[in-house]
Amino acid sequence: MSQRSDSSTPPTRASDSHTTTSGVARTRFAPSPTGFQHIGGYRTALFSWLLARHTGGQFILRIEDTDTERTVPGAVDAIIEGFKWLGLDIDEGPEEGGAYGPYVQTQRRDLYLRYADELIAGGHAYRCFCTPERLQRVREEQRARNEPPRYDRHCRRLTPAEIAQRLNEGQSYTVRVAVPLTGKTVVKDILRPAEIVFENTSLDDRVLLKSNGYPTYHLAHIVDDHLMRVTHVLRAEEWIPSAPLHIIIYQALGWEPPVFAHVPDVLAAQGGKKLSKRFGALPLLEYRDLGYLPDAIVNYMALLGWSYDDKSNTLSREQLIAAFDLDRVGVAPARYDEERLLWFNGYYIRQLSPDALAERALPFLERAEAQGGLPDSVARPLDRAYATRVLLLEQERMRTLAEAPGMTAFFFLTETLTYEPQALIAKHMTAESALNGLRRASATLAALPAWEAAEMEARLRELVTELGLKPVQLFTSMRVAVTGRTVSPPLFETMEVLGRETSMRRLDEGIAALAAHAG
RNA sequence: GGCGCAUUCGUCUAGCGGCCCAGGACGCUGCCCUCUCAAGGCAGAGAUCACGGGUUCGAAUCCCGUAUGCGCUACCA
Repeated sequence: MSQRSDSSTPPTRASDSHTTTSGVARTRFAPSPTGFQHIGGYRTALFSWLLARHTGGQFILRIEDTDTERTVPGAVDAIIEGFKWLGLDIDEGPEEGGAYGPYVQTQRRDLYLRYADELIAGGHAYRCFCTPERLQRVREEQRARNEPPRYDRHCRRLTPAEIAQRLNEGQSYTVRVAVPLTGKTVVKDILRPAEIVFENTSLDDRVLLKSNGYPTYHLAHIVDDHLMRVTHVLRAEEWIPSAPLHIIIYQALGWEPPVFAHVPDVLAAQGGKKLSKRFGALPLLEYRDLGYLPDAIVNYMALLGWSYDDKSNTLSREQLIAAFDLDRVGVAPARYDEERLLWFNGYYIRQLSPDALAERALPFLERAEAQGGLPDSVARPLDRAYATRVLLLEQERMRTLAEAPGMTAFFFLTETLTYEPQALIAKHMTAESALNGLRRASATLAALPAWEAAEMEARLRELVTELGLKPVQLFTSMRVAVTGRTVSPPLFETMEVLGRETSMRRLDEGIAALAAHAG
């Protein structure tokens, strides 16, 4: 494995975990339960999971719910359900527990308080008694002067006596990090060759502990990642600007930072914006209802920003785990492309065994008509053996499971099909010749001893020759009569599955419809 | 405004100084197969490697600048 060996190798570390794949990686996905997670979020989670699995490490799920105002009930369950559906197993998390729990931040308050105190004691943080009103006023003034809006560090200059007095008065306060006033902070991102250097003077004394006693992301994730022994932090690139702040806090606490990998955004299909709830993103679980397969989603997501080589396209989960390497994660944003996802989905549907196909598609057939299922006139539950044979005929034509009902309805309908008479007449045929062809075909099939596709085809092709037609002419008329559609799986296999009785009845109904039309 | 990240076919990408007048995949076009539609096979169109300067015998690959896009700029994450 290639290593990023250059002068930017971080300070001393016992192991060489700053290289991409040597060593066991403990990774985490740390969403905040403020809404649904979409492909973009799960793509980052997938990379983390893949890295953990590739190195034989652990994958942790941690819920960052410190913004209690924005927490949405049910969001955690949905996030976890998404992981289950995708088949990304979690080693430590709210449901699994683990040696470094709890894995929900609101249950770890005392920890953050303790480290906030430690930072204050060390002079790396300070209490800020400023009111929201003052802060806003300061920002507005700065903006008016065309200055970057930053906290003016008013409370950083408070004397011990002043602080004691305000504390005594019971004034509420936040805790802010005391960013070094000079120097630079270097952020190392393993995905990017160059160090990212920030002037400390450009940094803000961000709030670490809110006045309600909950930590902000900046404090909480650092405490957690360190205590949970996380080795690699994969997160969205929007975190790069605050990364120097995090480095400063790690240093203040005397902790070795983990390896950072800021992964590129996934962009919405339309416009150049980041995929988000507002721009083109669907909740992941929505894809389940739309008939997508987890394997397809995983394969598709893996290739958004990561690649294996110059030709591999479809990779199984096992191959993904074996091949995944941070070295091959790119840095340019990738656009969400539904056509490509659809292709992957069709591919994975085609790979399904008959049993697996039935297992996955049956729920789509059986759900209510209003939900996209088969017409309500079709009795549920479906005969599984019959449904499986039907599904097999349409398998290579489906791009999503949700397409199954529309494609297979004619296999299940018991009522008489409605025909577009004109459709029963193939190209370069007249109503008379079409009618004659159908009648002869009906008679030929009626005389068949066994209802078997190969036999039907042999006899019917003889008939085609005898009538001086082209196969497409007779078979098109028959297809419309038997299926009610101009597009269907191969005619003879379709009739075989449909059965003698139904096939013959529809043929006759088609003949009747055409006869009525021809007058 | 400030700070930061990014920039190869429409899209996802390969490429880490000569193998590239740039390879693969999706999509698109045509042909083959063929009872329709798919699937499959084959072929093709499609990228002045954002632009401009360098460095080098040689640059998509290294350096600098410009442009454009995106992100951050909350007691949200």
